[in-house]
Amino acid sequence: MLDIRRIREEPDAVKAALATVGVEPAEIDTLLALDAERRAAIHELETRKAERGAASRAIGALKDAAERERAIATTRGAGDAIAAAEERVAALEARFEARMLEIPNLPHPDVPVGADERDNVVVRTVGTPPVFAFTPRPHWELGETLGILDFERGAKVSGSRFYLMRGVGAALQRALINWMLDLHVREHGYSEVYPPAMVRRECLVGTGNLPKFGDNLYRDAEDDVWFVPTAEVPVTNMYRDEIFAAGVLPVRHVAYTPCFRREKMSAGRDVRGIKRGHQFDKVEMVKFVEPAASDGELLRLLDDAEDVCRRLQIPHRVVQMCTGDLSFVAAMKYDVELWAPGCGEWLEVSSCSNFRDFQARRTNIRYRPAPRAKPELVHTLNGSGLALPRVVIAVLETYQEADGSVRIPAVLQPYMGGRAVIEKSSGEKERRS
RNA sequence: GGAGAGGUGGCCGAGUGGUCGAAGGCGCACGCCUGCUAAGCGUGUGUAGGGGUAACACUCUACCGAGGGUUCGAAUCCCUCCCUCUCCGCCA
Repeated sequence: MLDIRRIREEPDAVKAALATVGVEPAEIDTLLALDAERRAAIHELETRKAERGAASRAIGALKDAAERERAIATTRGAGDAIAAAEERVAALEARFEARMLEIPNLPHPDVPVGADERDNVVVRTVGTPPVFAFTPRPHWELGETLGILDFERGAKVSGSRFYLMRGVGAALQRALINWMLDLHVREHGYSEVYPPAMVRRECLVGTGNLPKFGDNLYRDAEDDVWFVPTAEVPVTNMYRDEIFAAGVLPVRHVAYTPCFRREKMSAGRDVRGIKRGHQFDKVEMVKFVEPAASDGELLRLLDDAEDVCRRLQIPHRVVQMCTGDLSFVAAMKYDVELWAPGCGEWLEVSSCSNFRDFQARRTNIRYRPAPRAKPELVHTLNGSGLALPRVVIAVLETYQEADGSVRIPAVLQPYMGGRAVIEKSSGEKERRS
């Protein structure tokens, strides 16, 4: 959510900035008109309440019963005007709030202006794609041959876009989770959190998934609890309505959760393999920082994500999103993409964003700049570190051998009981007849 | 799921219809005192939104888990919901 005061004070600058992310200037004019109407209504209501308050206090001081009765009788009508004013305020507040929640974040001034993903900027490419003496195979072939990915049974059990991981494949994923968590905790200064994977509605409003993007989410209708699309949601909302004491920021958390996404918008896209499922695992980094630190923290966050790629020794590149391709909540965003030689594409494995005070305003997360200073909104940031299935894809396709076996990256071997290779029949043992 | 008890300021805790944003205590901040430490004394100590000011001052409104209701007036009375705790049941 944007600061309404800022919109009031510099409407032209806000309109210009929002135009680059596709918001019509007229929308801001509508909002400002609504804001003026709302404030006038609030003023009216408060005036009425002040009058009634004074009258009521006077009644309290009256000793004479008859006088008292007379005063009560004359004040009796005041409630009607207040009720009418209250109704008006509530209606205007609701409309105002609804609009505010649907306005995207302002892009950071340093973000390149552009219309869509074609204007994104490749910031750097690290490492060289491996050269194979044979045609590298895509992970769905490798996975099925090795018996570690089972698409047929995944669909049987849960439907399309679900799969099973088996044997050493399942162990590989588990090793990645543990290794990445340890890396971020031990080397990058994060503290680990294991949050709920189901949250209340207001958490999703807080991070910006609602009200606009509800059709990408699963929920339990009976209790109105929602399955998280990312650990960002519970971890950010941990501190909802809280004020960090002076000196405790930055707070950096890393969390592993399963993530659930309906993927309605991507119907028909990426249907092969494990690139895009309704359920996937992810290790997520979330930061709460002082505003002056957030630009630098974004670069550190990005480097922490890239470090995972470097240590896996898989080539990656960093892409900066242009204004037109920023997410609803992000002021600045970098994607980290791993090279997958089998399917021949760069896979988005992390998205590192600085939200500045946008989520903090929605979740009411603040800090005190100094011990007795007024609370101010924190800046929040987050980034994947990394998204699991796509890392598994990159590992399988990068480390494959001509015979279809796959070597295990050195950093993961200690997490897999010293195993160095995934061979055929590492997963499925039993055969149907 | 059943029965019961609760949710008040950073914390503890009073407050059952009237000037209560809320006693008292702790904590904290500043000042005084003190040869050091401790103790002591004094003052102050919420958030948000309006009005007001050059800026202060000042002032209004809201907030005692949340939302409704009763009333001239609600932390206090009524209703609904949420959360916590205890016991029982059930389970991992």
